[in-house]
Amino acid sequence: MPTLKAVRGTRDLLPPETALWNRIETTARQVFARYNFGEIRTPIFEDTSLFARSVGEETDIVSKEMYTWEDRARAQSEKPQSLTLRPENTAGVVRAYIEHKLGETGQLQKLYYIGPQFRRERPQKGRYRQFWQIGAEVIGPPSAGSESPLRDAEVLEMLATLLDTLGIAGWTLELNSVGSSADRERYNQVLRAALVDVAPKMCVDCQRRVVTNPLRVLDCKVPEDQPIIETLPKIGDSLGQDSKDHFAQVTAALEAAGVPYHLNPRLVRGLDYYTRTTFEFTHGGLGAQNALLGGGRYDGLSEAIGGPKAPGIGFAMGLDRLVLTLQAKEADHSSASPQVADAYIAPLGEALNAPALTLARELRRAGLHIELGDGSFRLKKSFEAADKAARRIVILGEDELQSGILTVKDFASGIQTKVPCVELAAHLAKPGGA
RNA sequence: GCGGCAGUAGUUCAGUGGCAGAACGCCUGACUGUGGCUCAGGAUGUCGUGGGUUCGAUCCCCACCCGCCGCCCCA
Repeated sequence: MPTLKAVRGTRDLLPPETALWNRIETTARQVFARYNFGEIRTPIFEDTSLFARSVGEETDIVSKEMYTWEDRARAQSEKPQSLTLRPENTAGVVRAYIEHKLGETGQLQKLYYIGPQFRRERPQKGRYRQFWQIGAEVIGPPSAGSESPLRDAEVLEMLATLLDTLGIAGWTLELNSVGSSADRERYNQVLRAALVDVAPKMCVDCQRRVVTNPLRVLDCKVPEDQPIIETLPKIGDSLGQDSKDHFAQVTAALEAAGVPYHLNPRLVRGLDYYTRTTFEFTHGGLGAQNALLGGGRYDGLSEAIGGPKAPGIGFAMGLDRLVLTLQAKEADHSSASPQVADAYIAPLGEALNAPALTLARELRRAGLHIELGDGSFRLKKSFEAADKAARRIVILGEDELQSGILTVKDFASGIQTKVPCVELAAHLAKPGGA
């Protein structure tokens, strides 16, 4: 039997790397709390139709990237249910919002999530089939202010603060408005009409996009096509007055708060539910996967899946990509240092194993990080093991057991001291070097 | 899904159609209750998997798997 390995596009996260993951998650939770967001946890799989109706039947995500299967029918008379591993989390959050009638509270719901998502794409660095997203949604009835441009600006300001707090330097906020669904429909027609004449002069990918998804032409990176793209109508010109005013208030609030942004009229996003404000935070050094996070408004999403009017705005950040960015930054001063315990307890002889466990129990209950050795080790081996795992070694031999006075050696200073058992916890709680 | 590059020890990587290598790391001892430094010795392994060519394949060929780069798309 061939050895089993993690399936394509999935991976194990091991210590010490997981410490960085935890740091990022903890920071995110702290920042979200300051903005009064609460955590929501939705199921990892949902009814397939939830994603078809929200993300969009024609999107790449739904049409070719989902892990979908038929759940066994419970009875002969029942039809099997089509289930799907979530490819994103906004749909699940909005489904929960509707299901639990959160709109009936009359309050704005501010919810964040952290969890794995699944898309069957070709793996690459920064792109996995099981990947992690940290996201948040602000959603509620219009009477709660859910459509206010202030909410958009607040979310963007929060993201800028979160990235800064994490220590991610050099991010760029790409901002655009794709208008209401009516605006977008109008623009699609205008764009299609304009492309009829110029498309034959463009790259083969663009010629295909003209048919499949004209908005995507704007995203083309082929240098020869750029002059042509410049001549195409801008989505901003197709926006209704309401959309224009809304967007103007978002940018005005960002400027007032001092959040730098870059207007990008070509920013188009691949999920059908986005309306009006859309954005990405990008970062160089991620290669082709340069988007750290993306998001936008989804004013019609709730209705699309059978709920009440509940405009909202949200984002999803790629946790895997945050980790990559921070690892690249911290590469020179080895962020991957293994964790180091306060002390290593070295029992001398197997008869000391049980007393050593008791001592470790007391110290751990006092809040210390303790590594417990083994009495079968020779002292030299205990020292070697201790030096790798801890800042100090506590020697527990027959002498120490009889006298109740333990031998403690600090590795950084090389100083060895005798410490009475009752004072040991306090002694070890002090920083190293003494 | 398409195009390209790669896969050898725990890790980073050399290498060759004829016995599988280095560095670091690991283990043992010198040193029986004192680590790091030093010295002596030792083990690293299905050479990604399966076929083919060949007297003989880790090396050449094919397929597959996995990773990486670009495209597509996205976080």
